Amino acid sequence: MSLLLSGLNNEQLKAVTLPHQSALILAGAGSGKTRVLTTRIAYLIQSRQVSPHSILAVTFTNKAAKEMLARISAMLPINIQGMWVGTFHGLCNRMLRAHYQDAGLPRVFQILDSADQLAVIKRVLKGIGADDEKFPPRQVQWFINNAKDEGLRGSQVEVYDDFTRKMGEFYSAYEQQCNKEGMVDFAELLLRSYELLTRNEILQRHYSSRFNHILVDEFQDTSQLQYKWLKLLAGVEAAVFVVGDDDQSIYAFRGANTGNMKDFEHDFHISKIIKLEQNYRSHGNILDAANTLIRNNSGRLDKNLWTSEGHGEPLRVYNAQTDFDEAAFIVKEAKFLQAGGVRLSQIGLLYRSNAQSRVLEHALFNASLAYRVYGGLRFFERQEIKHALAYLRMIANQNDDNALLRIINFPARGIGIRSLEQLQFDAKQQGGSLWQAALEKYRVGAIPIQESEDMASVSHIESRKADKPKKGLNSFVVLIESMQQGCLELPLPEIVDHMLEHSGLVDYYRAQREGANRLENLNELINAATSYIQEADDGSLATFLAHASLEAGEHQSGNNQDALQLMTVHSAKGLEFHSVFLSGLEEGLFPHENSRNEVGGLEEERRLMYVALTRAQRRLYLSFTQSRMLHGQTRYNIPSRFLEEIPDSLLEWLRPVQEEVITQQVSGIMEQELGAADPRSGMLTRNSKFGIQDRTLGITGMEASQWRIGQNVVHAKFGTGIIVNCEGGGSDARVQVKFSQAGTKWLSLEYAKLVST
DNA sequence: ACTGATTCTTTTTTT
DNA sequence: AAGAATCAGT
Repeated sequence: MSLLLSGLNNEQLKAVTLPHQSALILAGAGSGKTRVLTTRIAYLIQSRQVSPHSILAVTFTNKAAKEMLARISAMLPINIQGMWVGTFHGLCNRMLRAHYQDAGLPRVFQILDSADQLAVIKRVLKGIGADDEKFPPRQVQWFINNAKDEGLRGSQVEVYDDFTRKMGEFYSAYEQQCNKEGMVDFAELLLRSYELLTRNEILQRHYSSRFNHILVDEFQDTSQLQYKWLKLLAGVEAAVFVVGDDDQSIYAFRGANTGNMKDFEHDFHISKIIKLEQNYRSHGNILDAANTLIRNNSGRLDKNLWTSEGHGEPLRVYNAQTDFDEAAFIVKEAKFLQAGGVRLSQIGLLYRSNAQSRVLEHALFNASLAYRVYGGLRFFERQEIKHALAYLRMIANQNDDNALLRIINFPARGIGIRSLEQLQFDAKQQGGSLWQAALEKYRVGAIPIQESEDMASVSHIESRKADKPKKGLNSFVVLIESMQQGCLELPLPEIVDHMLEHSGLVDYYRAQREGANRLENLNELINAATSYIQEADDGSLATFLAHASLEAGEHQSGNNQDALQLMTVHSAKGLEFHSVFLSGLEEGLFPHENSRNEVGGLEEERRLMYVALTRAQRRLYLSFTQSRMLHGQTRYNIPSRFLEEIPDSLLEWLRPVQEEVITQQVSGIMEQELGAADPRSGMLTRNSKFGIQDRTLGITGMEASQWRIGQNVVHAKFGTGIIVNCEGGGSDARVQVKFSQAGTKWLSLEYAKLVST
């Protein structure tokens, strides 16, 4: 017991050993909140004799859930089977599987990921002849998910104009389609589960009396519906222990509601909030930067992080010419870090949006530095995997129209749009699924009616095996049925194997020129199935499919080798690295331009920046570029406002050696030579505490011209800006400047007194 | 019905 | 830039 609690500071100890009551723990970044949460659970079990069976813990990601379980088992030599630990979605899924009948779902309901959901919506919209110019499927999807997050059904959507009326209709039609096919999207998992508990008092009482202790991680990211779900589960007796940090709320776009923290205080009669403010992660300068930045937000709960460690190094800022230049810089620095003894897995490379990873990956690949990308295109979202999963879904549930549509003609078996339209028409007529319609057709076409009636007990497949068709609808029916038969008694990995061989997917990708990688992934799917049955207590096909949808990102074909960690800032939440590169600190990118139009958008971006900064333990690089390829065209950006919100005294500006002139040169107006070197330039890195070799690099090259595209300038009247275009030469030379405040203007170089920065 | 080519669209963050 | 959707030719 004392071993369990040793090393905790006062506040942590207080939180861990709280009596049976609800509590709100305000825990800053790096203040040991996961430790508090896991120790609390271990403490409850060990010292308070609480049964694991009556504990429910909600985490934000599957990764966090796994880590929590691992940590608890490390602390306690007991069986933690009965404990419910998972994400909101995972736990709702678990509940719905257990009570599928009460929830009005088929036994093998299918979980739709966002892409699947979009496909269904497109299908539904087409089916009712909606104008997809006026109602883009994406927007409909957004509308439906928002409504669900608010706990509303299609019929309950508030209608105040034609548009919302239409949207409500689409939602209802989509709802109907999902019910027909036994499909459940992410938001539906929560809503169904919530409705189940509201409508079924017996179940609600059962669960609320079972779970005496409910613990919630990342509470600031819970949505309204999730909070309501928690309240139902808690009932009146449970002690609800929530841990959160309002400054790290970065999921408002998904319905996260920081207001839940205030509501919680009130609803659960919290008398005193426990604050964890001592940071054990980062050196002082990093913390100071984060603290100063986040102070620009309004309406925060009061909290200030501090550390007993020293200031450490200043934050290193690098102004790159292009995104390639930025990537090259990062590669170079990462190599130095590695040479200095920092493991690659201890280096985080963060960016605002997934699209930014590509240039970085390219540079890392060429430098043969091992790296691992998290997020982005996830394993279970790759097309070959999606195809394979669709076959598996057909095996599990033939009424899954979505799956059928995906594979009915892949690999090609001669079923074109005509046959498909006919099939869809038939299905509509019969009021059944596409599969049922196909089966009907097959029966009628392939076997005389009397015969099929006579042989009702014998599978018609068996009777027709001799002249098995190789093309067309019938071949598909035969294929799926034979797969089902063939998989009946097989363990999961062999089902996958069987399916891969017989579906023709393997042959298809083997024949493709670029198919090697996809083949590898398909093979990896067998491995995923193998490791799944080892971990899960129910290794059935249906649960595996649910796992694939819910944990799309968890499975990576890469192994555990030491590698640089690439990810978005969002996915970096909760992680820490010895050194962090935060790239793309440019206006429009970070803060993202889309955040401009959203209420509270900028503050959410700032919190995101706060999360990014606080990932670093010892060293932090901040970089931005003057020009960047985005969506196929070069864009010129000015540095992020967030850089200016960090005190200059904490920053050290780096200037690179110009190894080659990468800059675009402006014809005719490059007479002026660069003057004295920037006083802040010079050493690229300096000697550091963790043994990085000292290396001093001077400026060896000069920039070709002071005035070039991408150049940062200051104008006496318009302020700071960046050159985005130029024309003419000599005394006619003019440049177009995008000012941070004054907009974009053409200026004559002869008259406008521009100063370069 | 399939294929290859061309045009069009998309671009924040995630369970 | 990369994918999806559409189109023309086989």
